[in-house]
Amino acid sequence: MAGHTSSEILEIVARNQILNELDRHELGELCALGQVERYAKGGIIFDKGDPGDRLYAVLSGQVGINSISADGKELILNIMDPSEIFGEVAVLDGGERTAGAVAMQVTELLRIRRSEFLSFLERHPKLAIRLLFVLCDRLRRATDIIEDTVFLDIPRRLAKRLLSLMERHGEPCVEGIRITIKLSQEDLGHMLGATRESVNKGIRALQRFGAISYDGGHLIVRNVEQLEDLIDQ
Amino acid sequence: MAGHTSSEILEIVARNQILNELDRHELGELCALGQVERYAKGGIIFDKGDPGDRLYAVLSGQVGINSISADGKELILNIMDPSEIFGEVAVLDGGERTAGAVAMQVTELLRIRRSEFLSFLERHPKLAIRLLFVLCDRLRRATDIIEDTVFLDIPRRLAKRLLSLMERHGEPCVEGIRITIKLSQEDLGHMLGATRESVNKGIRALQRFGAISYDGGHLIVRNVEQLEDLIDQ
DNA sequence: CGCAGTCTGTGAATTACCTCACAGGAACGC
DNA sequence: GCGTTCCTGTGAGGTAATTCACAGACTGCG
Repeated sequence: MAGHTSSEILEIVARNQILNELDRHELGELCALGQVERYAKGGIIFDKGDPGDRLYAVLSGQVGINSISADGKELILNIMDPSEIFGEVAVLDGGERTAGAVAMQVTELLRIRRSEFLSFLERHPKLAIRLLFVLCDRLRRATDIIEDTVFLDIPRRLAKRLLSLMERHGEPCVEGIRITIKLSQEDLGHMLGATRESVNKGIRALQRFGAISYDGGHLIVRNVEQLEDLIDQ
Repeated sequence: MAGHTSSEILEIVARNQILNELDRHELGELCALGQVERYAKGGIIFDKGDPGDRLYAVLSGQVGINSISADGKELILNIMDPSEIFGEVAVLDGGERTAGAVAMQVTELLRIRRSEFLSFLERHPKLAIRLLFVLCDRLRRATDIIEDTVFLDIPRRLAKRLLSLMERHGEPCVEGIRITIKLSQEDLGHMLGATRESVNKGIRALQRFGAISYDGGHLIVRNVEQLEDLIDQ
């Protein structure tokens, strides 16, 4: 997947459930403001604390939104898929980046300059309403994460995360539902605020119960109800 | 503080740093859409999961935004002061309340019906832009909370929270800066995702260092630098 | 192929925090 | 005034999760 024509870009961005209610012509205009950029796996798109001078949309690949602690521990806050936008908070309020962004695979992004985006936003008030939805969605996720980390122990947090990964990145297969993105147990730990070892023990327990299984680097959810039962009680 | 005249209401709401750039006439019009409602200390404004049929602004008192776990533990996510709005997420995206809201003192609120607010919002696109700022602010706070609970131990989390309480609710006094809102150690625990006992031990340690002191129910920060030093290393 | 690097699996020791239990002080009502 | 209730203070014991240490499996890559 090398370059994209402008109509391909429009096609990808329009797949976004929240933006796709925008006028197609306006959306095309917005995409035309941006440039396509390519990142290798592991490439840093921006760091927490940077000035937020660009808004991004994922065209292909996957982007991890993360934060690094003072003593070097990583926390993965979110994973952004094709058609999703990210980096909107700093672009909108003019502050620093609240988190970092890293390409988790070879990734292509559409990036739009803050100044150009903001002037487009002023000319198209409807877009502001759509962005409110995006931010509400982010806020709901963030609140969920807070609740989970405060209230739930690691096995439960793991089970819950597997279910939500399944919903966003699952594809049916013979044994159950396969999670298409490849995550090491360390990555999972970084998503849960837990160590690799703890995640390993949780996964092994779920395997013994028959709730999940492993296919190479890919997790397969075999029994959704079992996972749900574990979470509450 | 019994009833408010409409100009008093406007005065309070206009104090909001984010909304005050709105046209004064428009803001008055918006306030006129609402009704004033009074809550006793401990009164429940809405619960997590309720339909989000109203937007609120605080006129006087204080509102705790909270969440209750399956086994009855409370988590206080935020404290809303006069001139601030809350309940906007569910009103904007039409979903359930992401958290509950409780009056922490005798409190007066201005409440606006979702339908009326949304139609006002469509007529006044500038308001949408202002709301984007509100949501960005919420998201920054939420991200900070996630990072703190994952990365920091309880003494550090406590120190950080005391500093942020100081910024939002501090007034200078003889010994240092007094936190004006009265919080029990249990409340503080609920804000940190920790038990009362752990908070107590943390507070006592900070007292011994001379970083803070107690004045009745009110905490006083005596040495900001000491608290900051504790947080990073 | 074989060797390096990454990922998984697992136990022992340590630790931070929670639970429980109890005691004293302050605040409030009547 | 005195009892009730809420808040603070503190220690002993239990536990979930971390740290550390090591071993085996798998994945390229020269």
